[in-house]
This record gives sequence, structure tokens and C-alpha cells, in this order.
Amino acid sequence: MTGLSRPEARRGASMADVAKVAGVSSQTVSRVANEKTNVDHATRERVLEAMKEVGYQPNHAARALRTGRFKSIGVIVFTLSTFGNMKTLDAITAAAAEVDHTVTVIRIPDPTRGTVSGAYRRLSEQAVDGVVIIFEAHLLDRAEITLPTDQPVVVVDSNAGDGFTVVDTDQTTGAREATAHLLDLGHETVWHISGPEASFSALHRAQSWAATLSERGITPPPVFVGDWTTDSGYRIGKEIVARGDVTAVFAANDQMALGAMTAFHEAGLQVPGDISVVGFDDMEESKAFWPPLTTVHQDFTEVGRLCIQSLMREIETRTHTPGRTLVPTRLVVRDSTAAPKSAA
Amino acid sequence: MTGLSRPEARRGASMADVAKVAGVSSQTVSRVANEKTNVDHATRERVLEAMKEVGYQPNHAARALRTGRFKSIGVIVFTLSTFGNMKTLDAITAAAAEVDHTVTVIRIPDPTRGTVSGAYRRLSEQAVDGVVIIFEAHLLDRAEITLPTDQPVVVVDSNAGDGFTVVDTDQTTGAREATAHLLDLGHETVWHISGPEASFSALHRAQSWAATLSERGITPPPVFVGDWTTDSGYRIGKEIVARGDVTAVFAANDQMALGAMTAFHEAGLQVPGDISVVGFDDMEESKAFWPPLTTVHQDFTEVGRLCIQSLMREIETRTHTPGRTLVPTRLVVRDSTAAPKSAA
DNA sequence: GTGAAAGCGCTAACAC
DNA sequence: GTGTTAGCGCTTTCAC
Repeated sequence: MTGLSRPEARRGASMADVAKVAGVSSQTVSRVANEKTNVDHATRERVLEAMKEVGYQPNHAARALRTGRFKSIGVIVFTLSTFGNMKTLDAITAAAAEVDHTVTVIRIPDPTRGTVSGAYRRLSEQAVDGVVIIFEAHLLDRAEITLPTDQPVVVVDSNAGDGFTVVDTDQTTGAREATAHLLDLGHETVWHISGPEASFSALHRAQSWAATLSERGITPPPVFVGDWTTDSGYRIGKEIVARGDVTAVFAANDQMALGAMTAFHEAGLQVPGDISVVGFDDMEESKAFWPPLTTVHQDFTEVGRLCIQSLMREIETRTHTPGRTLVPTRLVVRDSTAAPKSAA
Repeated sequence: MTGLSRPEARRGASMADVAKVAGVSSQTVSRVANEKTNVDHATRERVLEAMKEVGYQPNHAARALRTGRFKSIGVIVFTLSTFGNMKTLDAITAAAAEVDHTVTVIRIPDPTRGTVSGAYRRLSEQAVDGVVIIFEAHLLDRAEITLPTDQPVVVVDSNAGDGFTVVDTDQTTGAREATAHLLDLGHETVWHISGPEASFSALHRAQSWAATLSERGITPPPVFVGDWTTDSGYRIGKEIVARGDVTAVFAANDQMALGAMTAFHEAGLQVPGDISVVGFDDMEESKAFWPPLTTVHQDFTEVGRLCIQSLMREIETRTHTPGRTLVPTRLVVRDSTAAPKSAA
């Protein structure tokens, strides 16, 4: 069990150093480093050897200064602690690696006025070739956020203005299917545990839920507003228990669904016997909740992949082609939903 | 609902452009940009105005080339999909933002030979001022991974060699407490669901579990080897049910514990009535599992904070001070553990 | 196939 | 308090 090894420390030999050792011009070293073809085989070998000897390491800054390309893409995100953001970032990172780019994350701690623009500006100071903004933004601040450059930008948020390239999951259809599923099972109405009011994803899901009810002539009951956390779901679950008249709940994410189920269990209610629950996200754990959770699956990997694809196209062609790509969701029916007792 | 706004696109005015408009030297512009004090108030105002007029944006590459500092720290990670890695990255990102640094993530897709070194080398090409390596590495490859520069490095992995600055949670104590808790409850022995063999965290936890049993004169039963996923926990849970003689299980993470509990439920076993379960991690969701999971809490936020703190010190002082910092864990007792029936 | 010269945008060092 | 000079390490251009 050796652990890591650490060879002789040497700092940044330059092309000039290599050139001296190999007895060529630094230009030739550059050609070898960039795998250009017009270098004699013997010369190339000599240069390669010299590189090894002096411990050459390319200097990104110099290269970037010269070429104007950083081979890095920026990701602006408000939190990594939600399942969706984490998954999306993971996918973006993987997709970026495929095209030989790194990912620079800037996490905006508290999306209050000023902070956002400031942090964004900092990132946009050309240390990256393009930016993905994963929005879970507060309504108030959005109007303030301006994108100060002509840098390629992709926004993960189906509510960004028309000037943007947008990638998102099809939240509307997902929420509709979830609600319809419960209604089709025979529930008279469906209650909703939403995400925070400031979140556009939350808004979308809530709107779609309400619309689905309305279309069937059902007046949507009041919304329980959570904050995505298991804790908020638990707290709301207790309120729902206290009401006593709820048979079907659609939670805007799996974590709140989980919290609510815990409150139901504690109150001695059976899921789905006494009350049906649907989530949104389809976390890895959701299939192992008790009972296994019926939920709306989101394909975050695809979202990440499409972000990078769009971004790279904009970067390479230097064109800006606004447009909206919606990644389909699908309802995964498991064991947390059933017909209401009255209908059974 | 306006969405984002996008002002007139303009690309990269330089300091020279600003200088021309403001009627000063570009050096003065630099001074203003860097908030040096020795600039006349009126001049500063003029420069600021000119910056706005021409749409000045600093060029990171040029600055980095000149100063040798990137204001970015690199994070090498094998996956973002585990709870711990994600949390740690989140904390690192937050801590880095505090000291005005961005975080460049490089995700090594498949830690096979060559890939690791290659990816590491790519990152280490001086686009960052220091590196955090979050290790969940395969044994085989570790020997191959060398750190080719004298760049500041912090490793999150209590098994890195002595030449490194190491930050990690105290896995040994955590696993010991978990095992002892079960034993103290009266269980005759404790079975273990481990993480993948290639993982050092998994190895630590398994070793500590075995040692705790041995110290009490108990021969450790065979280990069930999982892969951190809920699915593997579920699969192993079914094996455990089939054995019929297990009363206490310590899983190396919460997700596997969750999967196992699902298998137990399906088999009609009561947790903790028939079988007690302890996890490791203390995910946000764990308190809402059914039953709420007894588990070992890890303070990932602290780990991330310490990583950045150590790294910044090394960067700023240009010294390398190897050392090992262990962040304490603590056992959180909830409802998934109880005395065995025989003892009750 | 190879080299010499120029310059990307910035800041450190020194002049005034 | 401000300007001038030089050069970070690289690549582009143009010679040869």
C-alpha cells in the first residue's frame, strides 16, 4: 500500500528551455507540442526527449493569451446540494471532458442583488470560453442579471428569455403526468407540495399541476410551499395529516415526498393505502424508499450533454442561435400510489 | 416575467483602449483595475468612466501569464455521484469563493491506467494554483499516479503517502462507534456491507469494523461487498434475509443501508425489531428513511473548508507542509437500531 | 522542414 | 501621482 508518489519537484520548464536542450528553435518545440505534421521525425524525437529531460509543462495562460481560447467552460450554479443540480453538473463535466475542456464552477452563495451580477462578471472575465447557467434563481434577482458579454451562454431553465439558448427537462409534461396519474386512479383531487416560490422549476411544476386539475373541472386546493428539503416535506406532511381529508399528494421533488411519507408513517397512515404520494426527480434512492416511490424521472445526463453540445457549437461557430430544447420526462409508477379507499 | 436580459454584445476592450479614451497610460488603468491607492481621485473617476464606455473586461490569461496566479483551484474527482464527493465539492467551492478563487473540476471518468495520469497532467498544466484530489481510487492505479509538479496538493483520503497534505474524516473512529453501538445493544455479532474493494474509504471502514469485533473476541463474519449503490444494498439485503441468522448490519454508507432495509421490509422483517441497521454518511434523507436511520455523521463541509485553508496556505507561503488532518465523525442514533429480540 | 520576429494584454520595476 | 520600458510563454506570419 504505497499511496501516491511524488517525483522530483520542478517548476514549469518553458518551450525555450526545451529548445535550448534540443538544439532547435522554440518554434519547433511549439510545433511538436501541438502535434503539427511538418516536423522531421528525428527532430521530433529529439524535442520529445528534451521535453522529458527538462520537465516541460505547457503554460495555459500563455497559450490562452495567444489563442483566445481557454479550453474551459464555466458553470454558474446556486447550489450543488440539490439532486438535480449535482446530476447536471456531473453530466456537464463528463461531456466537457469528452471534448477536452475543463469545467470551472462558480457557486453563487446567496442570490441576492449584486452578488449575482458580481459573481457572474467575475467568471465571465474571459477565463472560460462559454458559460452554462443552472438556474434555480429567485424571481427578484433575475431581472437584474445581465449577461455582459457576447460570450456563448446556455441556460438550464425553461424560463429564460427568448434571446437565450435554453436546455431543460420538460417539467410541464412531467407534472401533468404525475397529477393525471393520481386523478386516473380515482382520487377526487391532488394536493401539491411545491418547491420554494422563488424557483422557476417549482413554479412550472405547480402551474402544470394546477392546470391539469382545472382542465378536469377541479379547483386546485391551496399549495403547500416547501423548500426542496426532506425536512420541509416532513413538516408539511404533518400539516397534511392534521387536515385528515387528503388522499393524494404530488410533491415537487423526491426529497419532500420522502419527508411527507415519514410524517404519514408516523401518524400511522398507510402509503398508498390511506394516501398516495408522487415525487419528481427519480433519485437513485427513490426506488428503495418505503414504499418505493412513484415519481417523474428526469434525464439530467441528457441535459448536461445537450448543454455542452450547444455551447461547443456556439463557441466553435461563433454564432448565437437562441432556441429551446426540452428533454422529455417520464412517469415511473412504483408502489406509493394506488386507488383511494373510497374507490376501492 | 422577463427572464434574463442581454445587453449590446462587445468583445474584450483592453486596458489600452480604456487608456486611450481616458487620456492616461495603460499602467494607470491597471492601477485602477487593481484598486491600488496611488491614483488621483479625479483620474480614477475618468478611468472608471472610460472602462464603462468601452466595455472593458480584464483578460485573465494575460494577468495569469504575468502574475503566475490563476485564482483558481483544481479538483480532481472520480465521480460526483456519491453523496460524500458532492458535498465535499460543494464545500470546496464555497470556501474557494470566499477567498475569491474559482474551482476547476476535472472528473476522471474511468480510473484505469493512463487515464488518471493523463487527466491529472492536463489539469496540472498550470491552469490552477493548486489541486485537491478527492480520492475514491482503485488500488491498482494509485501506484501509477504521480504528481508531476511541485504544485500545492491536498488529498482527501486518509491513505495518501506521508508526503502529502491530507484531509479526511475520521472513518476509523466512525466505523468503530457504529460497530460498538450495535454490540453494546446486545447483538452477538455485526455483519458488514462494505463499499467496493478498490475504495480506501471502504477498506478503512471494513478494517475498523473487523478490529472492533476482534477486540471483543468476536471473529468477524464474511463481508458482503457492495458498490455504494442502493441497488447493491438491496441485493445484499436479500442475501442477508436468506441467511436468516443476522440481527445487526453495519453498512458502509447510507444508500446501501437503505437498499438493505428495503429488502428486509419486503421479506417482512421489522427494522429494528428483527434486525438493526447502521449506515455511514448521514445524508439529508437518512433521518426520513423508514425507520429513520442510525448512522455515522460526516462533516463534509468541514473537510472542504480545511482543504481550501491548507491549500491556500501552501499557495501563499510557497511551502509544502505535509500533514494529516482528521475531521471527527459522530454516531447519530435514530430508530433503526435496537436490542436483539433474544436479549429483549 | 526550420527559424526569426512580432505581439497577445497585462503588471513589476523604475523613472520622473 | 503618473508614464515608460520590458517581458511573462506562447503562436502566427513570413522568411529561408
